[in-house]
Amino acid sequence: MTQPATSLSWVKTPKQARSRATLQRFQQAAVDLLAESSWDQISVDDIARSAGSSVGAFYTRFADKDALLRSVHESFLEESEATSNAVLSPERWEGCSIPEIIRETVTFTIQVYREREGLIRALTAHAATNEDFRERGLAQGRHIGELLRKLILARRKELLHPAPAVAAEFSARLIHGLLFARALSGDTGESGSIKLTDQQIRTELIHAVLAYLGVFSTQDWDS
Amino acid sequence: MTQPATSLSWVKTPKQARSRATLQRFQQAAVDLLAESSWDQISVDDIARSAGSSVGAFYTRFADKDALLRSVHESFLEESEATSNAVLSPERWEGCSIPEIIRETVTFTIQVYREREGLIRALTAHAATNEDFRERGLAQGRHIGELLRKLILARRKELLHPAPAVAAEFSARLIHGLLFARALSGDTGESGSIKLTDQQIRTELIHAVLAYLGVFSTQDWDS
DNA sequence: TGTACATCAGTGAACGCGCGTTCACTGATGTAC
DNA sequence: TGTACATCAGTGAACGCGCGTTCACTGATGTAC
Repeated sequence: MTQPATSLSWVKTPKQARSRATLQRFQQAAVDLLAESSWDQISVDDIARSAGSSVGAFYTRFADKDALLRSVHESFLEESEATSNAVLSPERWEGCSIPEIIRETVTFTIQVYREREGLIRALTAHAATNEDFRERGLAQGRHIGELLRKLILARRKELLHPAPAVAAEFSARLIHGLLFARALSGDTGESGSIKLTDQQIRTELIHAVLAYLGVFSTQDWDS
Repeated sequence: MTQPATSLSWVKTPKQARSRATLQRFQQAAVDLLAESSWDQISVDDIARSAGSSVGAFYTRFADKDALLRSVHESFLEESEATSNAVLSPERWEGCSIPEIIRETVTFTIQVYREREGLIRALTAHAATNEDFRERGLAQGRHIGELLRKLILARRKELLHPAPAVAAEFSARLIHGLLFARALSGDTGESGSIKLTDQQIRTELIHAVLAYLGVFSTQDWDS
Protein backbone atom coordinates (compact mmCIF):
# COMPACT_ATOMS: atom_id res chain seq x y z
CA MET A 1 0.00 0.00 0.00
CA THR A 2 2.98 2.28 0.27
CA GLN A 3 3.31 2.58 -3.50
CA PRO A 4 0.39 3.17 -5.84
CA ALA A 5 0.10 0.74 -8.69
CA THR A 6 0.11 3.43 -11.34
CA SER A 7 1.17 1.04 -14.06
CA LEU A 8 -2.03 -0.99 -13.91
CA SER A 9 -4.23 -0.61 -16.92
CA TRP A 10 -7.51 -0.37 -15.05
CA VAL A 11 -6.23 2.62 -13.13
CA LYS A 12 -6.29 5.82 -15.14
CA THR A 13 -2.78 7.21 -14.99
CA PRO A 14 -2.77 10.64 -13.36
CA LYS A 15 -1.11 13.51 -15.20
CA GLN A 16 -0.71 15.87 -12.31
CA ALA A 17 0.83 15.42 -8.88
CA ARG A 18 -2.44 16.48 -7.31
CA SER A 19 -4.40 13.60 -8.74
CA ARG A 20 -1.66 11.11 -7.96
CA ALA A 21 -2.09 12.08 -4.34
CA THR A 22 -5.85 11.67 -4.66
CA LEU A 23 -5.38 8.20 -6.11
CA GLN A 24 -3.25 7.21 -3.14
CA ARG A 25 -5.83 8.60 -0.75
CA PHE A 26 -8.47 6.41 -2.38
CA GLN A 27 -6.27 3.38 -1.98
CA GLN A 28 -5.51 4.19 1.63
CA ALA A 29 -9.20 4.81 2.32
CA ALA A 30 -10.00 1.37 0.90
CA VAL A 31 -7.35 -0.27 3.07
CA ASP A 32 -8.68 1.52 6.15
CA LEU A 33 -12.30 0.65 5.49
CA LEU A 34 -11.47 -2.98 4.63
CA ALA A 35 -10.04 -3.43 8.11
CA GLU A 36 -13.60 -3.17 9.43
CA SER A 37 -15.98 -4.17 6.66
CA SER A 38 -16.20 -6.39 3.64
CA TRP A 39 -15.86 -4.89 0.19
CA ASP A 40 -19.56 -5.38 -0.55
CA GLN A 41 -20.46 -3.42 2.56
CA ILE A 42 -18.32 -0.46 1.58
CA SER A 43 -19.93 2.05 -0.80
CA VAL A 44 -18.11 4.25 -3.26
CA ASP A 45 -19.52 7.14 -1.26
CA ASP A 46 -17.88 5.76 1.91
CA ILE A 47 -14.56 5.53 0.10
CA ALA A 48 -14.84 9.03 -1.35
CA ARG A 49 -15.75 10.54 2.01
CA SER A 50 -13.00 8.65 3.81
CA ALA A 51 -10.52 9.90 1.21
CA GLY A 52 -11.78 13.45 1.61
CA SER A 53 -12.82 13.46 -2.02
CA SER A 54 -15.95 12.95 -4.08
CA VAL A 55 -17.65 10.19 -6.01
CA GLY A 56 -17.00 11.92 -9.32
CA ALA A 57 -13.29 12.19 -8.55
CA PHE A 58 -13.26 8.47 -7.85
CA TYR A 59 -14.48 7.69 -11.34
CA THR A 60 -11.88 9.90 -12.98
CA ARG A 61 -9.22 7.65 -11.38
CA PHE A 62 -10.78 4.20 -11.50
CA ALA A 63 -12.79 2.47 -14.20
CA ASP A 64 -15.20 1.12 -11.61
CA LYS A 65 -15.43 0.16 -7.95
CA ASP A 66 -13.76 -3.17 -8.55
CA ALA A 67 -10.70 -1.52 -10.07
CA LEU A 68 -9.80 0.02 -6.74
CA LEU A 69 -9.96 -3.32 -4.96
CA ARG A 70 -7.84 -4.92 -7.65
CA SER A 71 -5.24 -2.20 -7.33
CA VAL A 72 -5.18 -2.58 -3.55
CA HIS A 73 -4.85 -6.33 -3.92
CA GLU A 74 -2.11 -5.90 -6.49
CA SER A 75 -0.16 -3.56 -4.24
CA PHE A 76 -0.52 -5.94 -1.34
CA LEU A 77 0.80 -8.86 -3.37
CA GLU A 78 3.66 -6.83 -4.84
CA GLU A 79 4.74 -5.64 -1.44
CA SER A 80 4.37 -9.10 0.01
CA GLU A 81 6.41 -10.65 -2.78
CA ALA A 82 9.18 -8.07 -2.57
CA THR A 83 9.40 -8.50 1.18
CA SER A 84 9.53 -12.26 1.11
CA ASN A 85 12.11 -12.20 -1.67
CA ALA A 86 14.26 -10.01 0.52
CA VAL A 87 13.74 -11.94 3.73
CA LEU A 88 14.17 -15.39 2.21
CA SER A 89 16.96 -14.65 -0.26
CA PRO A 90 19.71 -17.32 -0.31
CA GLU A 91 22.48 -14.74 0.13
CA ARG A 92 20.97 -13.46 3.32
CA TRP A 93 21.24 -16.87 4.97
CA GLU A 94 24.63 -18.06 3.83
CA GLY A 95 26.31 -19.96 6.58
CA CYS A 96 23.14 -20.16 8.67
CA SER A 97 21.43 -23.32 9.84
CA ILE A 98 17.78 -24.31 9.48
CA PRO A 99 16.79 -23.42 13.06
CA GLU A 100 18.04 -19.88 12.51
CA ILE A 101 16.06 -19.58 9.29
CA ILE A 102 12.87 -20.99 10.79
CA ARG A 103 13.15 -18.83 13.86
CA GLU A 104 13.34 -15.63 11.89
CA THR A 105 10.80 -16.69 9.29
CA VAL A 106 8.23 -17.45 11.97
CA THR A 107 8.93 -14.24 13.85
CA PHE A 108 8.68 -12.21 10.70
CA THR A 109 5.52 -13.90 9.47
CA ILE A 110 3.77 -13.37 12.80
CA GLN A 111 4.58 -9.68 12.56
CA VAL A 112 3.26 -9.41 9.01
CA TYR A 113 -0.01 -11.08 9.94
CA ARG A 114 -0.36 -8.81 12.93
CA GLU A 115 0.14 -5.64 10.93
CA ARG A 116 -2.05 -6.66 8.02
CA GLU A 117 -4.71 -8.64 9.84
CA GLY A 118 -7.64 -6.50 8.69
CA LEU A 119 -6.57 -6.39 5.07
CA ILE A 120 -5.75 -10.08 4.95
CA ARG A 121 -9.14 -10.90 6.38
CA ALA A 122 -10.98 -8.72 3.88
CA LEU A 123 -9.02 -9.83 0.81
CA THR A 124 -9.41 -13.46 1.79
CA ALA A 125 -13.12 -13.10 2.32
CA HIS A 126 -13.38 -11.59 -1.13
CA ALA A 127 -11.15 -14.29 -2.61
CA ALA A 128 -13.52 -16.92 -1.24
CA THR A 129 -15.87 -16.19 -4.14
CA ASN A 130 -13.51 -14.66 -6.65
CA GLU A 131 -11.50 -17.05 -8.77
CA ASP A 132 -8.94 -14.46 -9.85
CA PHE A 133 -8.16 -13.34 -6.34
CA ARG A 134 -7.97 -16.92 -5.15
CA GLU A 135 -5.58 -17.93 -7.92
CA ARG A 136 -3.33 -14.95 -7.25
CA GLY A 137 -3.24 -15.76 -3.57
CA LEU A 138 -2.40 -19.38 -4.29
CA ALA A 139 0.41 -18.34 -6.61
CA GLN A 140 1.75 -16.08 -3.90
CA GLY A 141 1.70 -18.93 -1.39
CA ARG A 142 3.47 -21.18 -3.85
CA HIS A 143 6.15 -18.59 -4.46
CA ILE A 144 6.89 -18.18 -0.76
CA GLY A 145 6.85 -21.94 -0.31
CA GLU A 146 9.40 -22.22 -3.08
CA LEU A 147 11.73 -19.68 -1.50
CA LEU A 148 11.65 -21.56 1.78
CA ARG A 149 12.06 -24.83 -0.06
CA LYS A 150 15.27 -23.68 -1.69
CA LEU A 151 16.72 -22.59 1.64
CA ILE A 152 15.85 -25.88 3.26
CA LEU A 153 16.91 -28.11 0.37
CA ALA A 154 20.34 -26.48 0.44
CA ARG A 155 20.58 -27.73 4.03
CA ARG A 156 18.94 -31.10 3.59
CA LYS A 157 21.67 -32.83 5.55
CA GLU A 158 20.30 -31.25 8.71
CA LEU A 159 16.93 -32.97 8.24
CA LEU A 160 15.66 -36.30 9.49
CA HIS A 161 12.56 -35.96 7.35
CA PRO A 162 12.82 -38.46 4.48
CA ALA A 163 11.42 -36.15 1.78
CA PRO A 164 13.00 -32.69 2.07
CA ALA A 165 11.00 -31.10 -0.74
CA VAL A 166 7.67 -32.16 0.71
CA ALA A 167 8.87 -31.22 4.17
CA ALA A 168 9.80 -27.71 3.08
CA GLU A 169 6.51 -27.12 1.33
CA PHE A 170 4.55 -28.49 4.24
CA SER A 171 6.48 -26.37 6.73
CA ALA A 172 5.49 -23.24 4.87
CA ARG A 173 1.89 -24.40 4.97
CA LEU A 174 2.00 -25.12 8.67
CA ILE A 175 3.22 -21.62 9.41
CA HIS A 176 0.83 -19.94 7.06
CA GLY A 177 -2.14 -22.06 8.09
CA LEU A 178 -1.82 -21.45 11.77
CA LEU A 179 -1.32 -17.71 11.49
CA PHE A 180 -3.93 -17.37 8.78
CA ALA A 181 -6.60 -19.09 10.87
CA ARG A 182 -5.60 -16.91 13.80
CA ALA A 183 -5.89 -13.74 11.74
CA LEU A 184 -9.22 -14.70 10.17
CA SER A 185 -10.84 -15.66 13.43
CA GLY A 186 -9.80 -12.32 14.86
CA ASP A 187 -8.54 -14.17 17.89
CA THR A 188 -6.49 -11.55 19.65
CA GLY A 189 -5.65 -13.88 22.48
CA GLU A 190 -7.90 -12.10 24.96
CA SER A 191 -10.90 -14.37 24.82
CA GLY A 192 -11.25 -18.07 25.41
CA SER A 193 -10.20 -20.46 28.08
CA ILE A 194 -6.75 -21.06 26.67
CA LYS A 195 -4.97 -17.92 25.63
CA LEU A 196 -1.89 -18.07 23.49
CA THR A 197 0.09 -14.87 23.27
CA ASP A 198 2.11 -13.90 20.21
CA GLN A 199 5.16 -14.93 22.16
CA GLN A 200 3.77 -18.38 22.92
CA ILE A 201 2.58 -18.84 19.36
CA ARG A 202 6.06 -18.01 18.21
CA THR A 203 7.76 -20.48 20.55
CA GLU A 204 5.34 -23.30 19.80
CA LEU A 205 5.35 -22.72 16.06
CA ILE A 206 9.14 -22.69 15.82
CA HIS A 207 9.31 -25.85 17.87
CA ALA A 208 6.59 -27.53 15.84
CA VAL A 209 8.27 -26.83 12.51
CA LEU A 210 11.71 -27.88 13.71
CA ALA A 211 10.35 -31.04 15.31
CA TYR A 212 8.46 -31.82 12.14
CA LEU A 213 11.51 -31.31 9.95
CA GLY A 214 13.54 -33.41 12.32
CA VAL A 215 16.25 -30.89 13.03
CA PHE A 216 18.39 -31.20 16.10
CA SER A 217 18.32 -27.79 17.68
CA THR A 218 20.08 -26.75 20.84
CA GLN A 219 17.64 -25.12 23.20
CA ASP A 220 14.67 -25.60 21.01
CA TRP A 221 12.37 -24.47 23.80
CA ASP A 222 13.94 -21.08 24.56
CA SER A 223 14.06 -17.66 22.91
CA MET B 1 -27.88 -29.40 7.62
CA THR B 2 -29.53 -32.77 7.99
CA GLN B 3 -31.83 -31.45 10.70
CA PRO B 4 -33.72 -28.16 10.47
CA ALA B 5 -33.29 -25.82 13.39
CA THR B 6 -37.01 -25.53 14.01
CA SER B 7 -36.53 -24.44 17.61
CA LEU B 8 -34.85 -21.18 16.68
CA SER B 9 -36.92 -18.11 17.40
CA TRP B 10 -36.13 -16.30 14.17
CA VAL B 11 -37.51 -19.19 12.20
CA LYS B 12 -41.29 -19.25 12.15
CA THR B 13 -42.29 -22.70 13.35
CA PRO B 14 -44.28 -24.53 10.67
CA LYS B 15 -47.63 -26.00 11.61
CA GLN B 16 -47.97 -28.39 8.72
CA ALA B 17 -45.67 -31.06 7.37
CA ARG B 18 -45.79 -29.38 3.98
CA SER B 19 -44.21 -26.18 5.21
CA ARG B 20 -41.63 -28.03 7.28
CA ALA B 21 -40.47 -29.62 4.07
CA THR B 22 -40.39 -26.20 2.40
CA LEU B 23 -38.28 -24.83 5.22
CA GLN B 24 -35.77 -27.62 4.75
CA ARG B 25 -35.68 -26.99 1.03
CA PHE B 26 -34.81 -23.35 1.69
CA GLN B 27 -31.99 -24.39 4.00
CA GLN B 28 -30.67 -26.89 1.51
CA ALA B 29 -30.89 -24.33 -1.28
CA ALA B 30 -28.83 -21.92 0.82
CA VAL B 31 -26.19 -24.56 1.48
CA ASP B 32 -26.02 -25.42 -2.21
CA LEU B 33 -25.75 -21.82 -3.35
CA LEU B 34 -23.19 -20.96 -0.67
CA ALA B 35 -20.85 -23.56 -2.13
CA GLU B 36 -20.43 -21.27 -5.13
CA SER B 37 -21.20 -17.70 -4.05
CA SER B 38 -21.03 -15.45 -1.04
CA TRP B 39 -24.17 -14.67 0.89
CA ASP B 40 -24.27 -11.10 -0.42
CA GLN B 41 -24.20 -12.37 -3.97
CA ILE B 42 -27.15 -14.69 -3.45
CA SER B 43 -30.59 -13.08 -3.77
CA VAL B 44 -33.75 -14.20 -2.02
CA ASP B 45 -35.08 -14.87 -5.49
CA ASP B 46 -32.14 -17.19 -6.21
CA ILE B 47 -32.87 -19.09 -3.01
CA ALA B 48 -36.58 -19.34 -3.70
CA ARG B 49 -36.01 -20.56 -7.24
CA SER B 50 -33.37 -23.06 -6.16
CA ALA B 51 -35.78 -24.37 -3.51
CA GLY B 52 -38.55 -24.63 -6.10
CA SER B 53 -40.60 -22.15 -4.12
CA SER B 54 -41.40 -18.44 -4.16
CA VAL B 55 -40.20 -15.26 -2.50
CA GLY B 56 -43.45 -14.89 -0.58
CA ALA B 57 -43.17 -18.41 0.80
CA PHE B 58 -39.68 -17.57 1.99
CA TYR B 59 -40.97 -14.74 4.13
CA THR B 60 -43.65 -16.88 5.70
CA ARG B 61 -40.84 -19.09 7.04
CA PHE B 62 -38.06 -16.63 7.83
CA ALA B 63 -38.17 -13.19 9.40
CA ASP B 64 -35.67 -11.89 6.86
CA LYS B 65 -32.87 -13.02 4.58
CA ASP B 66 -30.36 -13.08 7.43
CA ALA B 67 -32.50 -15.48 9.44
CA LEU B 68 -31.92 -18.23 6.92
CA LEU B 69 -28.17 -17.82 7.06
CA ARG B 70 -28.26 -17.86 10.85
CA SER B 71 -30.28 -21.05 10.84
CA VAL B 72 -27.87 -22.67 8.39
CA HIS B 73 -24.94 -21.56 10.51
CA GLU B 74 -26.64 -22.85 13.63
CA SER B 75 -27.30 -26.24 12.08
CA PHE B 76 -23.72 -26.46 10.91
CA LEU B 77 -22.36 -25.69 14.37
CA GLU B 78 -24.77 -28.08 16.08
CA GLU B 79 -23.85 -30.89 13.75
CA SER B 80 -20.17 -30.11 14.07
CA GLU B 81 -20.36 -30.05 17.86
CA ALA B 82 -22.31 -33.29 18.09
CA THR B 83 -19.86 -34.99 15.76
CA SER B 84 -16.75 -33.84 17.56
CA ASN B 85 -18.26 -34.78 20.92
CA ALA B 86 -18.80 -38.27 19.59
CA VAL B 87 -15.43 -38.62 17.90
CA LEU B 88 -13.40 -37.17 20.75
CA SER B 89 -15.28 -38.64 23.71
CA PRO B 90 -12.99 -40.02 26.46
CA GLU B 91 -14.80 -43.37 26.54
CA ARG B 92 -14.14 -43.95 22.89
CA TRP B 93 -10.40 -43.78 23.41
CA GLU B 94 -9.92 -45.71 26.61
CA GLY B 95 -6.75 -47.72 26.48
CA CYS B 96 -5.54 -45.97 23.33
CA SER B 97 -2.31 -44.03 22.96
CA ILE B 98 -1.81 -40.52 21.63
CA PRO B 99 -0.60 -41.59 18.17
CA GLU B 100 -3.80 -43.55 17.68
CA ILE B 101 -5.90 -40.55 18.70
CA ILE B 102 -4.01 -38.10 16.51
CA ARG B 103 -4.08 -40.43 13.55
CA GLU B 104 -7.84 -40.75 13.60
CA THR B 105 -8.48 -37.12 14.50
CA VAL B 106 -6.44 -35.93 11.53
CA THR B 107 -8.06 -38.41 9.18
CA PHE B 108 -11.50 -37.46 10.35
CA THR B 109 -10.87 -33.72 10.19
CA ILE B 110 -9.53 -33.93 6.65
CA GLN B 111 -12.71 -35.70 5.63
CA VAL B 112 -14.94 -33.10 7.28
CA TYR B 113 -13.14 -30.23 5.56
CA ARG B 114 -13.38 -32.04 2.24
CA GLU B 115 -17.11 -32.59 2.54
CA ARG B 116 -17.95 -29.15 3.81
CA GLU B 117 -15.39 -27.08 1.94
CA GLY B 118 -17.89 -24.82 0.19
CA LEU B 119 -19.96 -24.14 3.27
CA ILE B 120 -16.92 -23.56 5.46
CA ARG B 121 -15.55 -21.11 2.94
CA ALA B 122 -18.80 -19.15 2.72
CA LEU B 123 -19.52 -19.07 6.43
CA THR B 124 -15.96 -18.01 7.16
CA ALA B 125 -16.07 -15.26 4.59
CA HIS B 126 -19.24 -13.99 6.19
CA ALA B 127 -17.75 -14.29 9.66
CA ALA B 128 -14.88 -12.08 8.57
CA THR B 129 -17.15 -9.07 8.98
CA ASN B 130 -19.76 -10.41 11.37
CA GLU B 131 -18.87 -10.35 15.03
CA ASP B 132 -21.55 -12.86 16.06
CA PHE B 133 -20.54 -15.43 13.51
CA ARG B 134 -16.90 -14.97 14.39
CA GLU B 135 -17.49 -15.39 18.10
CA ARG B 136 -19.56 -18.53 17.55
CA GLY B 137 -16.83 -19.98 15.36
CA LEU B 138 -14.18 -19.19 17.95
CA ALA B 139 -16.26 -20.83 20.67
CA GLN B 140 -16.59 -23.89 18.48
CA GLY B 141 -12.83 -24.03 17.97
CA ARG B 142 -12.26 -23.66 21.69
CA HIS B 143 -14.66 -26.47 22.43
CA ILE B 144 -12.94 -28.88 20.07
CA GLY B 145 -9.56 -27.81 21.42
CA GLU B 146 -10.78 -28.61 24.88
CA LEU B 147 -11.94 -32.09 23.93
CA LEU B 148 -8.57 -32.87 22.42
CA ARG B 149 -6.83 -31.32 25.40
CA LYS B 150 -8.61 -33.65 27.81
CA LEU B 151 -7.63 -36.69 25.80
CA ILE B 152 -4.01 -35.61 25.65
CA LEU B 153 -3.73 -34.47 29.25
CA ALA B 154 -4.93 -37.87 30.39
CA ARG B 155 -1.89 -39.26 28.55
CA ARG B 156 0.63 -36.59 29.46
CA LYS B 157 3.25 -39.17 30.38
CA GLU B 158 3.62 -39.98 26.69
CA LEU B 159 4.68 -36.40 25.90
CA LEU B 160 8.09 -34.80 25.81
CA HIS B 161 6.52 -31.37 25.46
CA PRO B 162 7.03 -29.47 28.74
CA ALA B 163 3.56 -27.88 28.82
CA PRO B 164 0.89 -30.45 27.93
CA ALA B 165 -2.05 -28.05 28.11
CA VAL B 166 -0.47 -25.60 25.71
CA ALA B 167 0.71 -28.47 23.52
CA ALA B 168 -2.79 -29.89 23.26
CA GLU B 169 -4.36 -26.55 22.38
CA PHE B 170 -1.67 -25.80 19.87
CA SER B 171 -1.98 -29.21 18.24
CA ALA B 172 -5.64 -28.57 17.61
CA ARG B 173 -4.75 -25.24 16.04
CA LEU B 174 -2.08 -26.76 13.83
CA ILE B 175 -4.55 -29.25 12.43
CA HIS B 176 -7.35 -26.76 12.01
CA GLY B 177 -5.09 -24.03 10.60
CA LEU B 178 -3.55 -26.16 7.90
CA LEU B 179 -6.82 -27.67 6.70
CA PHE B 180 -8.67 -24.41 7.02
CA ALA B 181 -6.17 -22.56 4.85
CA ARG B 182 -6.33 -25.41 2.38
CA ALA B 183 -10.12 -25.29 2.23
CA LEU B 184 -10.28 -21.50 1.93
CA SER B 185 -7.74 -21.29 -0.83
CA GLY B 186 -9.69 -23.90 -2.75
CA ASP B 187 -6.43 -25.69 -3.38
CA THR B 188 -7.55 -29.04 -4.61
CA GLY B 189 -4.02 -30.25 -5.09
CA GLU B 190 -4.18 -30.09 -8.85
CA SER B 191 -2.48 -26.77 -9.44
CA GLY B 192 0.91 -25.52 -8.40
CA SER B 193 4.40 -26.82 -8.66
CA ILE B 194 4.22 -28.85 -5.46
CA LYS B 195 1.09 -30.89 -5.13
CA LEU B 196 0.14 -32.46 -1.86
CA THR B 197 -2.59 -35.05 -2.04
CA ASP B 198 -5.02 -35.69 0.78
CA GLN B 199 -2.99 -38.76 1.56
CA GLN B 200 0.25 -36.80 1.80
CA ILE B 201 -1.37 -34.06 3.84
CA ARG B 202 -2.59 -36.73 6.22
CA THR B 203 0.81 -38.37 6.61
CA GLU B 204 2.66 -35.10 7.06
CA LEU B 205 0.13 -33.62 9.44
CA ILE B 206 0.08 -36.69 11.67
CA HIS B 207 3.84 -36.70 11.74
CA ALA B 208 4.02 -32.97 12.43
CA VAL B 209 1.65 -33.12 15.38
CA LEU B 210 3.30 -36.17 16.91
CA ALA B 211 6.77 -34.73 16.44
CA TYR B 212 5.61 -31.47 17.97
CA LEU B 213 4.07 -33.20 20.96
CA GLY B 214 7.20 -35.25 21.37
CA VAL B 215 5.59 -38.66 21.24
CA PHE B 216 7.63 -41.71 20.41
CA SER B 217 5.69 -43.49 17.75
CA THR B 218 6.63 -46.67 16.03
CA GLN B 219 6.53 -46.24 12.28
CA ASP B 220 5.60 -42.61 12.40
CA TRP B 221 6.13 -42.34 8.68
CA ASP B 222 3.83 -45.09 7.54
CA SER B 223 0.09 -45.59 7.23
C1' DT C 1 5.38 39.00 -16.88
C1' DG C 2 0.77 38.84 -18.45
C1' DT C 3 -3.12 37.10 -20.98
C1' DA C 4 -5.87 33.52 -23.55
C1' DC C 5 -6.85 29.03 -24.09
C1' DA C 6 -6.64 23.94 -23.48
C1' DT C 7 -6.60 20.25 -20.63
C1' DC C 8 -6.78 18.07 -16.20
C1' DA C 9 -9.09 17.43 -11.75
C1' DG C 10 -12.92 17.58 -8.89
C1' DT C 11 -18.03 18.36 -7.42
C1' DG C 12 -22.44 16.60 -6.19
C1' DA C 13 -27.02 16.03 -7.82
C1' DA C 14 -29.61 12.81 -10.67
C1' DC C 15 -30.39 8.39 -12.79
C1' DG C 16 -31.55 3.68 -12.91
C1' DC C 17 -30.93 -1.02 -11.71
C1' DG C 18 -31.07 -4.75 -8.40
C1' DC C 19 -32.71 -6.71 -4.53
C1' DG C 20 -35.02 -7.15 0.10
C1' DT C 21 -39.51 -6.85 1.61
C1' DT C 22 -44.59 -6.37 1.43
C1' DC C 23 -49.20 -7.40 0.16
C1' DA C 24 -53.53 -8.62 -2.04
C1' DC C 25 -54.86 -12.72 -3.55
C1' DT C 26 -55.39 -18.01 -4.55
C1' DG C 27 -55.10 -22.64 -3.10
C1' DA C 28 -54.53 -26.41 0.51
C1' DT C 29 -55.33 -28.41 4.93
C1' DG C 30 -57.73 -29.06 9.07
C1' DT C 31 -61.92 -28.88 12.10
C1' DA C 32 -66.76 -28.59 13.72
C1' DC C 33 -71.19 -30.52 13.53
C1' DT D 1 -69.72 -38.83 5.16
C1' DG D 2 -70.53 -34.23 3.70
C1' DT D 3 -70.54 -29.31 4.00
C1' DA D 4 -69.04 -24.67 5.84
C1' DC D 5 -65.62 -22.17 7.68
C1' DA D 6 -61.03 -20.95 9.67
C1' DT D 7 -56.39 -21.11 9.35
C1' DC D 8 -52.14 -22.26 7.13
C1' DA D 9 -49.20 -22.15 3.03
C1' DG D 10 -47.83 -20.28 -1.17
C1' DT D 11 -47.79 -16.92 -5.37
C1' DG D 12 -45.75 -13.23 -7.88
C1' DA D 13 -46.28 -8.48 -8.99
C1' DA D 14 -45.26 -4.03 -6.95
C1' DC D 15 -42.76 -1.00 -3.91
C1' DG D 16 -38.95 1.53 -2.35
C1' DC D 17 -34.35 2.00 -0.74
C1' DG D 18 -29.41 1.82 -1.48
C1' DC D 19 -25.71 2.11 -4.26
C1' DG D 20 -22.86 2.10 -8.59
C1' DT D 21 -22.39 5.07 -12.27
C1' DT D 22 -23.01 9.25 -15.16
C1' DC D 23 -22.94 13.97 -16.37
C1' DA D 24 -23.24 18.97 -16.65
C1' DC D 25 -20.69 22.07 -14.48
C1' DT D 26 -16.84 24.64 -11.70
C1' DG D 27 -12.18 25.21 -10.48
C1' DA D 28 -7.02 24.38 -11.02
C1' DT D 29 -2.93 23.74 -13.66
C1' DG D 30 -0.15 24.09 -17.58
C1' DT D 31 1.32 26.17 -22.07
C1' DA D 32 1.90 29.39 -25.98
C1' DC D 33 3.31 33.80 -27.41
